[in-house]
Amino acid sequence: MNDELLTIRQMCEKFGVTPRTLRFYEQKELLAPLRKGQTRLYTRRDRARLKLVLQGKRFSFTLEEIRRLLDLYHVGDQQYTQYKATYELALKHLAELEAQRAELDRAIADLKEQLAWGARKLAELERLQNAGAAE
Amino acid sequence: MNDELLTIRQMCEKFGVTPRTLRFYEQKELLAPLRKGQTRLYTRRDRARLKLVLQGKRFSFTLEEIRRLLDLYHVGDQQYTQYKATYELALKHLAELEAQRAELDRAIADLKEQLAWGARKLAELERLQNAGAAE
DNA sequence: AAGAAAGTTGACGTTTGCGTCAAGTTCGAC
DNA sequence: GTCGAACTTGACGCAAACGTCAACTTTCTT
Repeated sequence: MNDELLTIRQMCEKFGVTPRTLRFYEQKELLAPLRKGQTRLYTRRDRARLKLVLQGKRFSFTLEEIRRLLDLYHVGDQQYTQYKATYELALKHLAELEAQRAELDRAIADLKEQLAWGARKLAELERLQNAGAAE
Repeated sequence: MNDELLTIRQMCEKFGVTPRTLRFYEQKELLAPLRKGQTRLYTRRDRARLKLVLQGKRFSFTLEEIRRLLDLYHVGDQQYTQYKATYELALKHLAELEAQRAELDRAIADLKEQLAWGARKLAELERLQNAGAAE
């Protein structure tokens, strides 16, 4: 029941992506749907992989990195070293994400400060504005 | 003393950017240095504007947005409405930055969870590895 | 059987912020 | 006067992740 084949449209709805995206991912070797004639048919495996791809994107992995990770996941042999590599890549990414967050925090703090300043100036201008209108 | 004119190189060193960047900004109408013959000469005003540009970039404003903001700052007339527009654009941006941060936080949390799972699996694989080597 | 709906490939376009030549001018130094 | 350093414009390149045609073929519906 869980291994029905989905057409490209069905995939798109299920995952909220466009056909172009799926074909693009296929070209990048992230997916490898079956073919019935011309038509692509997506298997349970493709769905699992696409799910991982979309997750990876949330973590700001590039598609190329995701491809390498997916390749690692399913080779089966020498699991240890390869899994470890995957794990460490993810760790590195985590560090980057946290650095990004820190920088973002700084930017937000600075911008807020500027805005406080701006709000005061704005109030001042508003007074002048009203004074002018009152004459 | 503060109104000396800087050459492009001096500007680059002062702000840590490349000549290409300064010319690019000029093309985008973010800067408007004087000319002495062919050579660009950057005024105090240019330095102030560049400083704002670089700040704006930290806040993830695009160069185009920054240009609009800079234009607003220096028109002089009808300060109130224009300053208000600037202020509100900045507020909007702040909201976006905070949304970004929230999403980033979620991504970090999720990735950490995955990593915890991964660490367990890794430990398991390591046991198998050692067991295999021990025979 | 005929038309519509869905699928296909291929190729070029978009966005942002510069990098990287290439080829030419100008300037001060010696 | 001539060399080299610094400056100039112009144009193309790049990276990522698709969007957007165009021109077909296939498949479903009636």
